[in-house]
Amino acid sequence: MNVTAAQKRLIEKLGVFFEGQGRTPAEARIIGLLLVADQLEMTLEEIQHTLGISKSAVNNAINVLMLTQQLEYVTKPGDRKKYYKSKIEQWMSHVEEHVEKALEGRILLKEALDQRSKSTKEFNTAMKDMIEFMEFVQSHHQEMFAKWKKSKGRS
Amino acid sequence: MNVTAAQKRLIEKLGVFFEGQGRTPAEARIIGLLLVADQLEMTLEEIQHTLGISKSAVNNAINVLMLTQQLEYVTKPGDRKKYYKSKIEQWMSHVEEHVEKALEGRILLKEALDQRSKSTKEFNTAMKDMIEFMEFVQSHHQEMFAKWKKSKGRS
DNA sequence: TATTTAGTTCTGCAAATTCAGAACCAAGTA
DNA sequence: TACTTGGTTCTGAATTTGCAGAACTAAATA
Repeated sequence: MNVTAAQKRLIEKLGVFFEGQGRTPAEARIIGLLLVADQLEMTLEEIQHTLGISKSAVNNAINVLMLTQQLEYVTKPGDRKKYYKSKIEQWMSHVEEHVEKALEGRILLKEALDQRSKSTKEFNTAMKDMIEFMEFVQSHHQEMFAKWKKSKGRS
Repeated sequence: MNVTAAQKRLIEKLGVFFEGQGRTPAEARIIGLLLVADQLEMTLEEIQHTLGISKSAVNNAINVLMLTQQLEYVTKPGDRKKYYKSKIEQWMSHVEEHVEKALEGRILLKEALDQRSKSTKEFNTAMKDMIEFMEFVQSHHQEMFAKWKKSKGRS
């Protein structure tokens, strides 16, 4: 057995969370597995049997996760298998993307505000305030990420 | 006609965006309509005909959006109709929730880290770094939101 | 050349989502 | 009391999603 019962429960919890982030159930559980399991690198077959999902589902999920930079694989000499592992260093950019996406609406909101009749003054002002705050949060955010990246680049 | 062709296009763009935020197509377009239209308050029937979706779909969507505090309605004396409008002042808390949700994974990641074998040192350190940064971003966010709320409370 | 192995692709089903349309209810109005 | 009106609820149909299972490919091995 690759993972304990407790680990399986945690994988499910992580699974539910990542589903909420827009991943499919299979993708979500694979991410969870590779965060929780002691074994950092696993083959398609190992993932399949540990999670109890089909080969095709694992294969599709893995490929999506590689396209989105959440997984990578390593190989071993004289071994055709691929050993998949979580690309954890890349994770920060996913968090970044997610926060970014939450704030991205400000662009469309601005477009909406720009075309509004000037007569609904109170409403327009409320909209403007919100857009400005979103811009403020957004720029702070960029700053924080930039700082973090720089500190990592040096250390 | 309640909205122009250009406004309809913008409503669709907003619709796609809000679908990405987890709303249904009908919900997403109603939010968009009430952000774009000059007329700030609209009845169920007006919404129905402007967007070209069924009464039941509008009704269901409206009720969901009221539960999630994105819409409210006002009434007029001697008029049974409800006039729905965007609860724009409440919008900031939605942005807040969204950002919060993006950062919420840190709690589960911490749980995952805590149960990891100590032997995968490098991986564990990378995980820890990320969790710490997410905590840092999170506290900054809270601070920013708190400040904004306070400034709005006063002004 | 036949067989095994790792991974990929295709087909179709099962579940979930979303909505239209119809029936319905409750509060007024004629 | 019957009719209208605003809103609600129910049912079923159309999509969409996600995956299992089988067929398949390509490389390595016997």
